[in-house]
Amino acid sequence: MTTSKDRLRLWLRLLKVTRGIEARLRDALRREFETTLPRFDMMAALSRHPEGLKMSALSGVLRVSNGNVTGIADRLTAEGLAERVPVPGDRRAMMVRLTDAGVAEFTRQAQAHEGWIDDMLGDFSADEARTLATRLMRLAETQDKEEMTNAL
Amino acid sequence: MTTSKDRLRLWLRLLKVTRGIEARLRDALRREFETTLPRFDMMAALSRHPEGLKMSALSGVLRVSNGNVTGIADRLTAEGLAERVPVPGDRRAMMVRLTDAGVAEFTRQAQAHEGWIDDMLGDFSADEARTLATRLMRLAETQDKEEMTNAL
DNA sequence: CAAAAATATTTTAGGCATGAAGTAATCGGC
DNA sequence: GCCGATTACTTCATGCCTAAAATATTTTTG
Repeated sequence: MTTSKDRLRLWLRLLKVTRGIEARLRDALRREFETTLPRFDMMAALSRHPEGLKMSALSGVLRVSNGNVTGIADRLTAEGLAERVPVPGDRRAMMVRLTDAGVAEFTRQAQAHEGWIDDMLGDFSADEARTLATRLMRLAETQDKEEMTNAL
Repeated sequence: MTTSKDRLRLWLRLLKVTRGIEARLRDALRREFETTLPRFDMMAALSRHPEGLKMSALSGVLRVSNGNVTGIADRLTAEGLAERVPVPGDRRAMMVRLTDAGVAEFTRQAQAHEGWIDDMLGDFSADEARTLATRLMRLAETQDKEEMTNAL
């Protein structure tokens, strides 16, 4: 009967926990590496694509707006961690990729990041973590499906 | 052995799901009510305290910075949804509370909000929602405890 | 092929977020 | 009763974020 209240409560908890972890990550990234979560996310995406990603692809992967990607890429580039490379055959497009310095820096950051997460989610056993991750994936898939439907 | 990888994966899923739902909420709030998630959050907090909240209390409840609260309260006030009331006996402090119009508007928004969440979390049964919410609460408590420790 | 449509990116305007600095009022100890 | 410390709030500088407009370059189409 009051299922919707239970779901609402679940959502509020989900939000609280996620925001809490995000806030701690932000702090740690700032303290230890003088960087931010958006920069880290972009570098993570780029590190999974050593050949580079087009701006629009990056926008899609990170699920943030085009304009936003421009700004973050600008800052990473200014710091020498990423670079823009023209795409042969399409003068509109730009590839972004990590520089060697960017790869080195991200390697350090990613290692620390994994440790922090491990600490913060410490009271989930490996099993529990896997089960919950699977459950959440199912939810994410439902979401994506609806998104697709809406886009028609 | 690779428990940390499982936890990392759990975190990435948690983040993806939460951000996805947040993005949809943002859209819906914008489309249906010309408002934003931060405004909604503040109104929700105020609606739980009809007598009003001091700026600093609001900052604590919403877990955002003082300066941030100032801006959002400014905008709600400009729209006639909230008002600042001086605190008798302390000329530094200000109470913020919903106006009648604010209460009426929030009532409509909250109802829609509950419906959206119910849709988005539709594939959790009431039971499943309760179980997961409980599990997340335990995690949130551990977090708060650590925060306390760090503050010493 | 030229005009129109589509694509890739940047720019712009406005809101949200932080930490730090600034302003004003209150409190505590003497 | 005064003065330094604390408290409450706002302002500032900077970055993140979005949607929408602008720019530049393909691609499509009549």
